[in-house]
Amino acid sequence: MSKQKIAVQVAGGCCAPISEAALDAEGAAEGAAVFKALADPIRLRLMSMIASADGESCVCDLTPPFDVSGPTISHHLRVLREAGLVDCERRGTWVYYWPVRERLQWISALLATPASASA
Amino acid sequence: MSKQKIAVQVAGGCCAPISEAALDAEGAAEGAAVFKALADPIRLRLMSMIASADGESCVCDLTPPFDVSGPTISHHLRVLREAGLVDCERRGTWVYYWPVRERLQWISALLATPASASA
DNA sequence: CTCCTGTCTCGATGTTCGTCTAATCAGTGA
DNA sequence: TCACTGATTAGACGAACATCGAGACAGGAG
Repeated sequence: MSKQKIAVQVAGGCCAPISEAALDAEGAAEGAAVFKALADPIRLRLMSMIASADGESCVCDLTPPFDVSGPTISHHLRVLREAGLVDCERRGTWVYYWPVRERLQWISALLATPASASA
Repeated sequence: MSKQKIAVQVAGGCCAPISEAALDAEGAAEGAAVFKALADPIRLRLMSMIASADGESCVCDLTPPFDVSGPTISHHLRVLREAGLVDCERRGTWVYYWPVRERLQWISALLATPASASA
């Protein structure tokens, strides 16, 4: 699959860090969608495995560490893909995933805050 | 309320950025809990309103911009509070919220990635 | 061509989440 | 003390989500 176009267009963000200006409804919806994709322990671990790997990750390596079925991992990878956080490609028998670092950078920057201020 | 101790102990994080090392199950659970708190458009907007305000924010100012009832806003603020992202205090008639910037910095750092690498 | 392995899609089920209304708690002022 | 305003809690309902098993699809090997 992977070559089907699922969402994933906007890699970079759309808004200033939340500490600088309040998000409008539209920006909040896009940001919340990305956070929702990371709001599951399994998906967050998958994301970290893919992001920390040097290059690409094979689904066959991503599945074993978890106590859930293959289809469930496949489902979670799909959610990450639809959020634009990872992308994938089939090569021969196996499917490989890699991180979309611009997207990660964007949400990271969205949460960045000026060290401290008030409280 | 606010003075009831709800979760909110760990302000700083526990793990290295996901791009440097894969999260273990425990770290993923804590991270996912924080992302879950931000995974709703209303909560993300609330968080950004509180974080971008200079100092504190009154609930009476946070409620009007949304099309949901007061109790619903109160519920969302509670979720943010339990995730350690904000804290609050009652002063007289009103309740004020402020951001926990260390917590924001932690998740921001968790997602930080070395500019680019593979793909 | 046929079988086998790896991965994804589909449909069903139990749980979690967001929202509401009604009721309760905290603080102010007469 | 009593009434009033601001905010939270409690309980209920519908929608969305995580998970599974079964089946479908893609690619490689005999």
